[in-house]
Amino acid sequence: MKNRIKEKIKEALIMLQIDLPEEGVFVEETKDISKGDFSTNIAMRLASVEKTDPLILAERIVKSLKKDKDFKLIEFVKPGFINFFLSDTYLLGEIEKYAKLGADYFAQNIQKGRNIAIEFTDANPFKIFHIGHLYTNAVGESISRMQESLGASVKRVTYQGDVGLHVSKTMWGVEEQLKKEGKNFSDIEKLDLEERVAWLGSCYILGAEMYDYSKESKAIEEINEINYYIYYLTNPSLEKKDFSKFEEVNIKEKYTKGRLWCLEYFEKIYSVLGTKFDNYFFESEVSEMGLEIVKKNTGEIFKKDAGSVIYEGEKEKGLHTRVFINKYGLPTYETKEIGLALKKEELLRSDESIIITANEQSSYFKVIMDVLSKLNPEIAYKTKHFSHGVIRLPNAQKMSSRRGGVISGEWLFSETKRKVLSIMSNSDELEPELVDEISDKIAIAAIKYAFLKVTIGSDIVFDFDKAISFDGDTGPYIQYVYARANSLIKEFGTGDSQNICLGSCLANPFVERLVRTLSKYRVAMLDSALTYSPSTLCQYLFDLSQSFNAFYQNVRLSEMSEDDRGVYLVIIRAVLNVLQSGLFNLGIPIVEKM
RNA sequence: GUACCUGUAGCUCAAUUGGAUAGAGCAUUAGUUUGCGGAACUAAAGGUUGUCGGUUCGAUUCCGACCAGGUACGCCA
Repeated sequence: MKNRIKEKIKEALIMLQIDLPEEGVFVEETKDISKGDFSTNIAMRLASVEKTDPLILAERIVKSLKKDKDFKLIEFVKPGFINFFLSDTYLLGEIEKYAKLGADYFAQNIQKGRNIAIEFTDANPFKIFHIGHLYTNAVGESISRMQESLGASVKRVTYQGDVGLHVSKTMWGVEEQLKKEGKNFSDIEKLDLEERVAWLGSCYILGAEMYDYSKESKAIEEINEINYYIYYLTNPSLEKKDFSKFEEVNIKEKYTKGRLWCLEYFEKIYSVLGTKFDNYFFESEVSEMGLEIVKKNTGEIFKKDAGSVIYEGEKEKGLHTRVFINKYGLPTYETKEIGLALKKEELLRSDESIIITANEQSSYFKVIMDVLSKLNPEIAYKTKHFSHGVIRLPNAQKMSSRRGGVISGEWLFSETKRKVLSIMSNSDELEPELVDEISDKIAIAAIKYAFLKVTIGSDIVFDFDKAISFDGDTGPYIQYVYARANSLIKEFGTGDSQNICLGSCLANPFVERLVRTLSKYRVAMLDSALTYSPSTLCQYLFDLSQSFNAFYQNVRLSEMSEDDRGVYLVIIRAVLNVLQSGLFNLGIPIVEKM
């Protein structure tokens, strides 16, 4: 429709013998329905060139527009805007397609045939899965789904740090903790999965405490040795040393088992969140590849410096100098990241590669991209790094997994679910066997929506009580609308046989508002997907939900004739289809009842 | 110190990328129900968009300076 309006304007300008500006005609959806469905500022932009009053020019353009039955009004107004109002017939016809075609009509095959790899979540085994991971997961899953709904073929990728200092700190902590508790590793193995993972987390904190805060030199030395040993296990090119003291206590076995526990635990979380990854990459698998290419290019791109290998970023481009191979000959995060990029290319050969992380890493990623553009320009060209803000607590402290003080994803979920259950218990009588499933879905909606409604990039101040409240602009509010609309259809039927175009229902302002909002879904969805911003879609769905609730409160289906009701049922069907599609694209589950 | 990000109502966030009277939610206040699901609806009140200047028909948006906060800056990830 936007393009049609653009064409119409262009025709009018030709008739008026006015050159159209280089940038073309801008047509936008209006934010306020009193100003029509679309508007253009073309008259104001041309006024200075044409040296006339914008309002007069707007009038001349409007008068030169060809007649079009799909608009009921085209007006020119105050400073010089031209507003387009869609006709009732057009709007209702659109709603009928929403109702009857649903998902088929929402699919917009703009990205058809395009392969996109999207990397997100990136949780590290041996470290806590905190609410930051929950956030990245929500963003990544939503962006993935939106790209898919545009027709792209998406590979969901996650990259997990199973080697590195955090691992050796944990393994060091494991030995200490076992001694302290007077237990054997086999005692730990008997615990539940959650307990085992939590136990490993406490070992990490112990190791990190010694390494980073107490800075006890013996512990530091041991942890560094363990680190080398674990790297050695997966990197055959590293020089062998005397590992007998680690072999005696079987660190390899403990590491292997612990790693698997964490992965199994993560998998449980992903399944609750509704993410299914296609590819899992591990630092242990990419480090060899990274080391190889960095070594090969040392002297050219990289530089030896005090026993390590570094990359000197150009200051003018605002790039930092970073260490790629440390003085022990081990690859750092940087080198592994390069290895990862190459490995991804080898396996996936995607047209576009998106990486989603917190924005603490953005200056680091600039360096990586710079290095990559020298090593392999093609990969660098198609790789995009999106960064989102961090989750902050209200007292403005950053969460650190080293010192505790982090909120785990699991804790947030169970607390939210508890609150959901307390609200559910004082309302309707739902079948008990459904309560658990439904409360899961509502909790997920509350959490994900709280994260997704904020523009990606700015920090989220995480106020627990607000995040899990269900009033107003929240996930459960939108789910509630779905459940309400669903119960109307259950009560009165689907209205399938109805020809909606017979209706004159738009005279009612509540209906008009609902229908106009409804008709904007495809545009909102496209906008949200193309700008990779789920928040746009959140706002749209909330707006739609408000329109629906107002409609619901003011239009009573039970008090009208069969024919009139039929028209409304088509509209309600359309609302259901949009909510279903929209929530799906956010990665938020729907519920039939709640 | 250097670079990047942020600053909008009491709080949490929007604002279609330079457009119309800066919009929502929460909290506050006043209403709505013998009624299809009240996790609801209708209103009111709340603003010098951090400050000062500049660019133009028009600035929350662009430019400059300053103020405040955050993040990153060679062997963590």
